[in-house]
Amino acid sequence: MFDKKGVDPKWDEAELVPQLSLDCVIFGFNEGVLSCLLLKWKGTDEWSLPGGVVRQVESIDDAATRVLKERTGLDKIFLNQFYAFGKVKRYENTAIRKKLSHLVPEKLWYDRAISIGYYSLVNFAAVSPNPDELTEACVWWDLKDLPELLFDHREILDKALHSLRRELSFQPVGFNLLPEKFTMPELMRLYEAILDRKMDPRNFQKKILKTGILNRLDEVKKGVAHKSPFLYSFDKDRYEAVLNEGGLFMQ
Amino acid sequence: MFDKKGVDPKWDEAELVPQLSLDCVIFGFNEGVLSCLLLKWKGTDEWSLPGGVVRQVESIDDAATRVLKERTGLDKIFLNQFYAFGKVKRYENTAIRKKLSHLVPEKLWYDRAISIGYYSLVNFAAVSPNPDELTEACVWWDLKDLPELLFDHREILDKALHSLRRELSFQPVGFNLLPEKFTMPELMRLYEAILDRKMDPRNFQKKILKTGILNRLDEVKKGVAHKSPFLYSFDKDRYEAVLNEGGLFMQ
DNA sequence: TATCATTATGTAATCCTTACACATTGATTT
DNA sequence: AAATCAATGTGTAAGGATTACATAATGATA
Repeated sequence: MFDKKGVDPKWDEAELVPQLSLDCVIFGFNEGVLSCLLLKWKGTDEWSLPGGVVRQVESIDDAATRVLKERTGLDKIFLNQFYAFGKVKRYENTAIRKKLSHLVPEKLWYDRAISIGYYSLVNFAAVSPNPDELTEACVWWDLKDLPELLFDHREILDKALHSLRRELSFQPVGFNLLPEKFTMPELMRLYEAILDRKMDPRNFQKKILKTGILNRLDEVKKGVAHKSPFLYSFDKDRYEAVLNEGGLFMQ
Repeated sequence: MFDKKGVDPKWDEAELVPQLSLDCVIFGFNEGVLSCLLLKWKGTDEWSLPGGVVRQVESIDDAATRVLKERTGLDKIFLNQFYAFGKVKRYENTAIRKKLSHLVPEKLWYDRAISIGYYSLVNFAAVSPNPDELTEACVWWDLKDLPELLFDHREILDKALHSLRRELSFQPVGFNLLPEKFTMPELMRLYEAILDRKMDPRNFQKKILKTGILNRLDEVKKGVAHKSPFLYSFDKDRYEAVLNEGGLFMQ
């Protein structure tokens, strides 16, 4: 979006791939609510997706991994490239530059940048959100109640969600959003949140168990009101095997 | 892949987005065979995908459309962005530079380029393939019998095919590969070629007709040996309506 | 006129999906 | 201590979709 030269002195312009940026849609799930991490720009009420630039010595995947690590503290997380945004004018330049003029000097803006979109699925409880040098807050926002976003970030977010929904039809990516042990209702609520529709618990359980990628543990979740639910874990080996045989589907 | 400055004098370096290229996998279908267009580099036996660079004044989609137009003569064709390739070293530089040294001066190579991959589906019969200024031939290659490809183009091609197969599960994109009027066996052979497996003609017909996106015409294909097959056309309006209602699936 | 390759078509069995309701649990309230 | 409450766990029947499978019709060619 802009040239980091001068903003962060450890990065010389020559070390960066020019006119290329990336934006990350970081999804988290907690108490039945699907959220994503957004950054609040210093001294404004403006919000945007976490993003970054690509260094000459790192792949775009590595750059996305680095941004994720910087914002969430996590590495080894699920990360998926979903689209490259390459319109000539991806947002109304002058109004946004004016809003952010106290943070980004006019001469540091690129006239144009291509942005690679990544989405990430993270275990909500494991994240400690960190703003970057231009922002004062990094917080979870319920996808059902998002603020206006800067640039074309709303479009990017919508496309990420669309890609996630589609991906969920082919692969059980949702497991990245849950702790290691989870209950069947938790998993179902996750699917409900991502796909934005109600499901039937009996049918959901039948379908997801039939894939064979879950292990029911000899434990129940204690300390909850009401009947104690069984705990399950995701069987990664079994999943790999199933994927190679042609895949799982969950519409 | 390389800086066009000096190669094509009508493009000044400053007019191009630096270190960004795009590669196009152009699929065609003819007589039961799925093919793609490849370029043969002048004075070599080296083949690559058609590609290009992005001008500062055009979107990446426009750049891809332009490349398609230049190679096939077609516009208004189906074009789908499927992935951005962004490793630091996307191919073994020195060997390839040596092979192409008579065409591309050493100093014009970028050390690194990010490439956006597009695939396109075109009506085989409508295409007149044209090589570019660095290549001497632009020809259809059967996907079952491809030559070695330069750079990381084999990986790009494989990923394009994978994306196409997945897309075919959600949308009847295959119609872009056929003439306006086509027979049911032609359509089935297309699906067989893309998905690389045999299908049953009775079941295929049932399934594809149930989507409601085909019109059976009051015509049969004449002049063919054997029983004259009915002609069908693709109902674009009906297709749009069905898509908005949640889609078609064809596994 | 016979041959041949190709097209067009229906039915039964199986599998998958959907719809649907109630007993159990364990914390909380009275 | 008992009653309440909200959430969990579970099975079956109907309908829909998928699969498997074989033969008659056609029209060019030999």
